[in-house]
Amino acid sequence: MGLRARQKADRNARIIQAATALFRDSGFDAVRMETIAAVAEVSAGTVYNYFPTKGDLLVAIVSHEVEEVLEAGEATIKDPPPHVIAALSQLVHGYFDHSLNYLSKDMWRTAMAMTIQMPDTASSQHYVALDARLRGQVVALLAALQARGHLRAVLDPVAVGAVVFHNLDAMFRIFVTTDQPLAALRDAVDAQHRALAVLIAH
Amino acid sequence: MGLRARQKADRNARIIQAATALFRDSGFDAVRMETIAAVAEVSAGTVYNYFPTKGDLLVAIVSHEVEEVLEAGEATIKDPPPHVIAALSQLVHGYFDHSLNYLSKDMWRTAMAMTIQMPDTASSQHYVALDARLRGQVVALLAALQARGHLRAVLDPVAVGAVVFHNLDAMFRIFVTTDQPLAALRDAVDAQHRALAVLIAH
DNA sequence: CAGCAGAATGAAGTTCGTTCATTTTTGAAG
DNA sequence: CTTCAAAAATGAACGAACTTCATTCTGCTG
Repeated sequence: MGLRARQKADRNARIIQAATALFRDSGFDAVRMETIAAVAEVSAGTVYNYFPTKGDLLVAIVSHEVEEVLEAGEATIKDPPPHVIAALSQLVHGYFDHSLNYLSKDMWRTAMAMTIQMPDTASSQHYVALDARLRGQVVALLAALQARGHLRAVLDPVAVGAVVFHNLDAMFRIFVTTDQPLAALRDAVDAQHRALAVLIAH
Repeated sequence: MGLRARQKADRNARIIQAATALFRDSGFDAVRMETIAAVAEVSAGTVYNYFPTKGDLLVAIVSHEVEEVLEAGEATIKDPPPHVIAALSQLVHGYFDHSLNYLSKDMWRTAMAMTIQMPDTASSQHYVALDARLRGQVVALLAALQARGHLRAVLDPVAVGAVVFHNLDAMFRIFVTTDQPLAALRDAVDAQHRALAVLIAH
């Protein structure tokens, strides 16, 4: 990798780092592109050579977080705990527990809002693709449990997995739009999964 | 009701009407408050005496639509078809089929984005309350079916109703963020409900 | 009829996100 | 080593429409 490519990667990383910290500490709207540029030690114009809009910059940051969570989920799918409740808990807690490590609720809200309002931008489509992969993990988990005889044979993993995932999505949206703590989200979702387990477990 | 109150109601109605038509025809962002005011035959400042922000005006319009749909749903809950699939279909089709009567997908997207990004505004909270009532209808429907022996006794209507509703929410969000037709949404949701019916029907 | 409170008016302000002409830097060729 | 084209960075200026608010008007009451 030549000098030019290395500097490019450096600048990209600095911009992401600066924006992440500023967004988290001050809130998305309160942060000006000038400030991000200054902290990243580049000019305002340069930020726009890397990210088309302020919103795309945020969505890129959030997408990065989702990618990390996806990777962590793979382990659970490969070797899930034998019971549905435990398996779903492990996967879902992996999702939720990392959600506020680098990001704030405000960042999640704003990113969600952007992907809904402007679904045709490249960054939104990327985010939606990641969402689909998360849904795929829930489906894969159910399928794996079913293959091992832990779920009823009549269960359709694709359909039920989608329903379960969409519920997680909604619960997380509620979580980031209220000041409820992470524990409340976990408990509420676990209770829902217990109610489902009665119906789908063998 | 005195003249003053009547004029107030008139102006409110004219603003809502004007904004609805303009938002639907030109898209939320493309419509200026000046234009709404002109069509409603009031001044720009007056619009702000009725709605705190442009976004609140939109959310008020969308909320009105949800209120209508809620009312229509009551009938289904009072006297649901005997089978889960038919009952859910009737309720849900009522929700979906009216969703584009007065509103556009763009309006739905923008309203959803606003309520997520600014959940503390009065209009967002009102919208969220309506959402909770919709969820309540799904729960009530399941409870009614269960009371009549059409659903398994072990089913928890509150938990499962919430899951089912959150899935509808997500499916509708996907609907308004893509160009898929209404029929595709209906078919997809019906398929999910068939997969659930196998698990929860008696 | 007088006077007041409530409501309408509409022109001006403000604030950043974004653009783009210009300058600087990089890397390869001669 | 010098040259030069392409790529990238710079930052000052722009723009656009939402919102504000001082002023004006109007309906109501005593």
